[in-house]
Amino acid sequence: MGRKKVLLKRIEDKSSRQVTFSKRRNGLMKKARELSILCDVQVALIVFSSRGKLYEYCSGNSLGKILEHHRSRLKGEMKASEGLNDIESYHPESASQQSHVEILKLVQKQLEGPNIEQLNVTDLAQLETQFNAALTYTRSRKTQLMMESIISLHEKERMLREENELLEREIASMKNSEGRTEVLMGLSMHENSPLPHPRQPETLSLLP
Amino acid sequence: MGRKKVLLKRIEDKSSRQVTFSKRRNGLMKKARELSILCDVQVALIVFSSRGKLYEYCSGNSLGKILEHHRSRLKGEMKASEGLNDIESYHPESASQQSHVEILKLVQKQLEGPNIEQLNVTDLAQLETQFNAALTYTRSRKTQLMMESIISLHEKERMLREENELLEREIASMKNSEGRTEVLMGLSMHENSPLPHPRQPETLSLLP
DNA sequence: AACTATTTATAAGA
DNA sequence: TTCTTATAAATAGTT
Repeated sequence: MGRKKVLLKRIEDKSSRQVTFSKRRNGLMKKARELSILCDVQVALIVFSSRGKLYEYCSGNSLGKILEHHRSRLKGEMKASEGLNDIESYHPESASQQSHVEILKLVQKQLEGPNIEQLNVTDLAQLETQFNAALTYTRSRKTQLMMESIISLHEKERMLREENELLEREIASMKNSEGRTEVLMGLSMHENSPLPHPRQPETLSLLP
Repeated sequence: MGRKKVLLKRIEDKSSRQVTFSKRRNGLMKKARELSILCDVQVALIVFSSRGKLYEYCSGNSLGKILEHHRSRLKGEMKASEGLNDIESYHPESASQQSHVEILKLVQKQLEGPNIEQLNVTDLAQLETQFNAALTYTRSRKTQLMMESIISLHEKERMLREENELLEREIASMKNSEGRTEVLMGLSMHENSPLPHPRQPETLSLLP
């Protein structure tokens, strides 16, 4: 999209690399925002320049809400866990689950069939496709779950920090409103900063 | 960039929203990758569809880098932060790092060699093996890094909880050791439970 | 999933 | 950095 076609390779000239970085970074952020709004999805974008500067875009802070849905679904699973094999009932989004089950069935069927040693190339190709699909599904599902876990933990961290700050403020106020400020100081981890700490910037928040 | 100018607003028609999502998501991923390569920076992009499906792009090891920073900062918080940038010390397993570099070199060598169109089956099989090894390595590395991230966050959570409990105990003690327990109660979110809350069950305990 | 008319992004240049 | 402009790229609507 410019005077010349550009090939996908690190731009060696430092100056034009910097210019391109600035331009494309803005373009990417813009597009991330557009995707988020047009399609009503959550988008998080993080860019680390080589000199450590951080740029980030994060669509509405409702990633937590998505997490809530997930969590409540989990609770549902815990409570209503009866028929272990009634896979349908656990997942309203049965589309992907269904295909998972289908894959598992197919794989099992193949393995229970004629000895695998005796299959021809065509059969083996089919097998390969199935295994690969199963692998792909499993991996993406795993990634999703881990991501959700990370998001959840980030959120939990945020909440704990907030709670912590409130408690510290409370302590500070109690101390200020009395003469005996030395009471129980030994118990605090924050002897040198009874007021809310100058916190470190939020940990590279992948997420709000 | 299409037949008509589009206005920045949620696309109401479900079907075309889905189509646009698919197209623009791909475009965004592509641009994220281009930015990463052209400008030699780390880029992480996460997209959550409203139905919870996850799409991600992650250049190089940015998640890992984030984790390294995160972890060193954690240590700094708890103890007395010293060497922040001593990345070497964080990676005793330089063995796998080395093999990674070796794989990258091999792949690059292959791609720079005779046109890939002209390779025979034997050469292609060799290529396939190499690419597969690279893929396997990359995936396991990614998983490892995400695992470390989760573990680190769990650890951070634990520490925050401990800190929290100390603070709460301190408040309780202060209140008990004085007559004026009503002082500043309004500031606390925890009027009804000055002792550690019944916390929510561990979220998605993927990990111990 | 392909096709194209248009819009948008951006490489170079100033 | 910022603006301009020629051109490459993305994509909205269509088939």
